[in-house]
Amino acid sequence: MSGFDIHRIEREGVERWEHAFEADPVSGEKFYLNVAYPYPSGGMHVGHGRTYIIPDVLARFQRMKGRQVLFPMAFHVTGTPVIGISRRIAHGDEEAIGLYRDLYRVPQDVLDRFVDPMEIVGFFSQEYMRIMGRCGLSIDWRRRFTTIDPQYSRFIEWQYSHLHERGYVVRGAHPVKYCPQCENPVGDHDLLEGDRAEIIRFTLVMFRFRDALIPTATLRPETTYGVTNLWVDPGVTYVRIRIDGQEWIVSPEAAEKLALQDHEVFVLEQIPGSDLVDKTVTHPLSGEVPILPAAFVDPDMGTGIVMSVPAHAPFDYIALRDLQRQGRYTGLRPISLIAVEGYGEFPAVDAVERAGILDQNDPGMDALTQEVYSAEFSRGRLHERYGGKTVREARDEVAALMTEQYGSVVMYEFDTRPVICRCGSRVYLKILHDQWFLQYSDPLWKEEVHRQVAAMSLVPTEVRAEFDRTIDWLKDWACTRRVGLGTKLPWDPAWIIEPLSDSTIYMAYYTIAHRLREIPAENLTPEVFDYIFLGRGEPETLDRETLDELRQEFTYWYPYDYRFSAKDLISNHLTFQLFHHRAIFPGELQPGGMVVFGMGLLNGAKMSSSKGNVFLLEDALDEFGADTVRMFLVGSAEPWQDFDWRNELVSSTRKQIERFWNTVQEAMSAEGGQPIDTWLKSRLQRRIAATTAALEGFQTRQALQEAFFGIEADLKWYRRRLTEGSAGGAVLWDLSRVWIRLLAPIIPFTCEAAWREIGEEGLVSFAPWPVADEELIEPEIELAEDILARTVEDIESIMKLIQMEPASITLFIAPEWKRTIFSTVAASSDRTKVTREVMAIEGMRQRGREAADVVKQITRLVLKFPPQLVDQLRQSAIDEREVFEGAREFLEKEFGVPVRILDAEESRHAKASGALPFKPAIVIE
RNA sequence: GCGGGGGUUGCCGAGCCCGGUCAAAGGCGCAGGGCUUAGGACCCUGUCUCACAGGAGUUCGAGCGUUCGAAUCGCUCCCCCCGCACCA
Repeated sequence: MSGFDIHRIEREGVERWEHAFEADPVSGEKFYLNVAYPYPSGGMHVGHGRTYIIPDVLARFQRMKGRQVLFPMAFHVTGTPVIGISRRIAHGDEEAIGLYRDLYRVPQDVLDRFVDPMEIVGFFSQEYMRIMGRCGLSIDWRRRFTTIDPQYSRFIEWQYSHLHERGYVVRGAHPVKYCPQCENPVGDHDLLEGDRAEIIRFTLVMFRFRDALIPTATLRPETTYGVTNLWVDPGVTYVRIRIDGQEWIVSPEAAEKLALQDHEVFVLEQIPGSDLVDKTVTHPLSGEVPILPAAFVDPDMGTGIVMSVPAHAPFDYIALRDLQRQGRYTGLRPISLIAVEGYGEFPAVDAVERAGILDQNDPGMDALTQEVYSAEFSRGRLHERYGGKTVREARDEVAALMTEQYGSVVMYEFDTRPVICRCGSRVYLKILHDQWFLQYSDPLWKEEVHRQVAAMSLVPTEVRAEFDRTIDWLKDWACTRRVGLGTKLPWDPAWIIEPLSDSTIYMAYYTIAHRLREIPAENLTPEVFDYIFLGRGEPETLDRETLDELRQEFTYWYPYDYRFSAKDLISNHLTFQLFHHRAIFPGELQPGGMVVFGMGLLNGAKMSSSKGNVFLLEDALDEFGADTVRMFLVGSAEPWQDFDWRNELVSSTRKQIERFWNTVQEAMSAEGGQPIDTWLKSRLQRRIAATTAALEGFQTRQALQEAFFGIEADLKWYRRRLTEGSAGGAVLWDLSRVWIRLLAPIIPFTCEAAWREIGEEGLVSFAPWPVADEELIEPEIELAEDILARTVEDIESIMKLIQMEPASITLFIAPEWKRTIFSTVAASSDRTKVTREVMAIEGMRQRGREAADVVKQITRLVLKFPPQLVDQLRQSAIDEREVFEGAREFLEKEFGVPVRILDAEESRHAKASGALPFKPAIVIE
């Protein structure tokens, strides 16, 4: 008998498993599962732990079911994050250094080398491997790679050549957030402020002003028909610029922005806003209109000059009203062009007057503007003389007309401000040229992916709607970058393939990764990959034998069965990979299924490395042990639910594992037989079946409930039912052999040790999964125990109530005719008419009132019992008296007093008449 | 705003899809008892309210409704969380 030494057990497990899970093709059935690989730029926390442990539990389960299981892992190192981190560390950024030194506890000498980004990924990928090993992950590490390995780059080049050939990669221009200080596009995570800012596309409506143009930015080009004037701020100094061969008048801020948006801009001269006031401009859709002064005009928004549609824009109306109240421009009248339900001829006028707005500085103006705009957009319609279309339709049409005929161009702006880069500089919008896009907008491609999603197994099923929605919503994706680590675009090497785009079909790469490592990258030509993955061509850089082996291994594993990932990747990665699989691989190699995980919380708050709200996985392993961590992560929630890590809950998990270990130890000395053994065996078969079903459905938490807590509960009743002095029969030994295997996927270290402890050969990790034996299921015996347990509960609750020292217990068994009523009630479909049904039975009527009362009581009893139990009771021939007689000794032991079993009808005791079938009357004296 | 998911007894979290096993699993916390030199270990009991005979009453975000019967079905409302792009 050995003590439970968790450290020794874990050490031994890691050693014994070192090469155990290296999986090569065999003749049997395979199961290939994979997980979104990590980006090793920081420490692993318990949230990461769960992401890999749950798939591992399922991998281990499938392996014990006899399948050849492939569970690989690699490291994603492409992109810019580590470059940024190393730069910050090199610059002595205290925040970054603190994070790595204090939170992740990187040794100083290693930290010093972090000025090189490769050192960061090198260090952390080793750490990840080591910690994943400590977690007991059954990974085939031979297949590990990083996304900047030269062989992997050849693979990505092959993939992109195909995408390019098939027209899925196209060239275009693209607006991005851009920092002029860093001279780089910036992502949301690079921003100090404004990370929620969205890019808005404005149409510039070009008004002619003498020999120049005055562009005004609008989101509602269709309202140009209703323009009555322009607004300028007389206090602002505007500039005249030469731009793309024309001359425009705009604010200086606008000139700067336009210069980044695909225009060549030269500032010619300055023009005070006051000089523009009272001049006139013209536009084909509005005719000649004056320029008026207004204070609300923001030179940093759009072009700094605004077109005015007082009939439909509250700001325009109020500014006009302010002027007219001073007796100026009283001749100007709003021009109505949109009819919208709930408003009169001039919606903006109605809204402003209704809301009682005082002037253009009123704080309610923004909300009011929103109200009018959205009412017009959703329900508005242009008047007949302007075409009669809905606003929704007219907007795009007029915008197109403007661009084609009236010289309009597009200008981009952020919807919120300020937007500030980490470097402190203001962020602008820049049009990037010659950008390469993955054409996810292609309707045929989308359609194919929709069909794929429909054919896949998705867990949980609710995510299907989210996938379909993502497919519809995806637009073209800019798939190349100027900076960062990654593979160069094969036909345009000035670009690097972006990190999300180089990680879409690497699950195929795993199948041969360990073999490719031995082949010089230059030999991995596109022809080689064509041969391996598509089975065609005659490559010359590799010998035929190797090629055939590679092809065989690929086709053995592929397609993968399940991919696991957290749910935040649905809207990009998980959907992208489906697009790419459709584009590259034939129908029979498409993904089989996906399991989408919930998020991790720490003490109820969202886990986040950047906020320091994390619990490091290694600390958890040190403090609680690997199996405890595994069991907690598996047991706290189903995979797709959010889970919450709380230390105090974790420590109780540890005690549970020790309890299991002790039970197994004790069972080794069990011998002989006990009457209750059959019951335990029967229950065990049900636990096996339930655990198996739960794991087949990816319900790891449910599986643990059955396999651990369920069996424990059974054992508790079993021990209670043992005869005095017995520690249990040899059945406990059988139970241990099953129990260890049922828990092996979840707490493999403990189970591996226990398996050896009980004298079994080989690794439990490869032991056959238990199968429920129908022959051992004894419904009648389970039923009898059920009735007994209910009666014990009844006795206990009475004893508690009466608070007296009992001298004896008498059970009265209900007579046969009540059993007849029970069957009738149980079988009845309409319980409101059951009394009539019973009274129709021969002999019932003369029992009169008593029978009617009993029907009422039994109906209540039937409703209270589980429906399944009722069915069983109705159909079984169980002899109640025998059940209780058989348990008399047990009852006497339990309650420490003599127990009598009597027939109710043979007693005159007042309580005896209350006996019901399967619920004897109880008298305690 | 758009899309997805939720609100259950002190807390976490089952159950709701397939209405009666539900006062509602399990865990944590708390209380009492046992064991013990001691215990942050282990075991037992209790933990909505009332009740000295196995019972009754009020609960499952709020409010209506369907039904003999609703945490579970329908409608309305309130609140919370997640994703929304060039980024891992």
